[in-house]
Amino acid sequence: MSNSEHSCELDSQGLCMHQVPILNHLTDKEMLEISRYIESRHFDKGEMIVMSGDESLGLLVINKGEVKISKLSSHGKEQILRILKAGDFMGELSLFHNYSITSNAEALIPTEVCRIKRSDMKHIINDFPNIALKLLEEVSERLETAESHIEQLGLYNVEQRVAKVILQLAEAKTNPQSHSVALTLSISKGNLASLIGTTNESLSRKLAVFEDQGFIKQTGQRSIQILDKDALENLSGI
Amino acid sequence: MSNSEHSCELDSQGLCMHQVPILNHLTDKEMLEISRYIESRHFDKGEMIVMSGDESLGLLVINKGEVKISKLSSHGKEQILRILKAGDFMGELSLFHNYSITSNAEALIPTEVCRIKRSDMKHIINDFPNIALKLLEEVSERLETAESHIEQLGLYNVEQRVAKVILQLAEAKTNPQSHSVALTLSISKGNLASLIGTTNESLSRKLAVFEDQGFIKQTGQRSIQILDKDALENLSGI
DNA sequence: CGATCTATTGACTAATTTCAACAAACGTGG
DNA sequence: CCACGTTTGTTGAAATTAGTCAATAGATCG
Repeated sequence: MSNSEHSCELDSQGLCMHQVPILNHLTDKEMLEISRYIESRHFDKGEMIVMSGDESLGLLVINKGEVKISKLSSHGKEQILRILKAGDFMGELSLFHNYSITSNAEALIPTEVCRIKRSDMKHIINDFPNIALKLLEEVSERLETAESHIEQLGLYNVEQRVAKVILQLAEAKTNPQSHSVALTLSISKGNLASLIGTTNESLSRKLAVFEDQGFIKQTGQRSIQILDKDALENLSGI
Repeated sequence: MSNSEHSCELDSQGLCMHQVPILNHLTDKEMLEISRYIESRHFDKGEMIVMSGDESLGLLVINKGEVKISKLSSHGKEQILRILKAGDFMGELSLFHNYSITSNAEALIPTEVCRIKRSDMKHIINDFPNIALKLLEEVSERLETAESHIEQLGLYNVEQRVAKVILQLAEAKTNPQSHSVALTLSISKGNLASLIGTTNESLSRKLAVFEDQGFIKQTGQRSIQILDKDALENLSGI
């Protein structure tokens, strides 16, 4: 429990807000004005930032690190909703209602979180109405992503979802002409399984099948090389 | 194809915007100013309002009727994302990008849709910044619903999802002390199955099991009486 | 009243999970 | 830097769950 609370002063790159898309379109002067509302907190790997059932803390913006947002069933099975990286936020609903948090947020690596209290956020939006638009853009995009997650879970089987998620992870670093892309998982295979709504065992088996068929090559625990992108695309249900 | 286009004039209850939560906090004068941007269109039952791949049309607000938003797999399986009722909207992403629509929208009953073009919407938000906040509230709530949909699909089996969805449908009309609630499905059982990510047959079987066990009683095609709410809650994975 | 759409049921098959045992990789402290 | 304990990942066999196909029944609508 080594997290410490302090106001959001200059960090190594200047104001922490520079990392935050919903705020970094402001002028330095405006940022300075807002910065007094923000407090920052550190979480070690494995620490829970919030848990389902907690009182809402306001808007939480990831300044640095990586955060797993998930739901747990009563039998302990986990469904990951998304992985937050620097600049992402959570708790937008706290702007409108006093509600209890419905998901768990866990730091996957050492993480800095900026917090803006509900009442302060209202002032900020009042002074800078463009922030509401930025929030709307982000939330709309997350909704689009969430709906595509529903699509994946509802329409495709495990094999198709595994193929799809590998392709998505590779997408960022894909070089169009090459069919061979190496990717390093930023989360464990266990977490990857939970993201696509299956078990470790099923994921492991499907990856083994893909490897047998020559579609991928696995090295160590977290490195996957895509050898036949077309084959995976066909499987994933184009 | 009997849909006709006309500007959003007075309908039976006055300006169509009165039905629309994102707009109905405005004064009559403000509404009048906005109304010139809005055009309204009618769709018969079964007509497609938009289809995946279409160019975005701007913000579409349901004025009257019911709309099914869904995704289709390449093999024709359907996943319903949500059912829109009067006051709900779609196409919020069109405020930010020129994008192609990623879902299908079909009128389930005769439906009136108001359309505000992307560029006009930008003017409107500029003149009435509170609309951005209203949109943000709505989209944030939809995201919450979408994430709970992901949870259902990822963590619970068909039996649990069936129990849960019946309880949800009943919730609106639940009378706390009575354990017996009658509900009438506003969608077909086929659509209900597609909403919870299963097949007609599996839904039908699970409902039959619940009926055998005395948890529910089905009458006709669309009426379900809940006889033992507790039993369903236990099943659904509290 | 008949045609069409919607729902149910049975038998079978396929997909996925579960449980259990094992193996590999990781990181911590000596 | 190595050894050991812990975590993470893999594999097999069995059990369960859900989906498919096909036939039938029931509603609904013009």
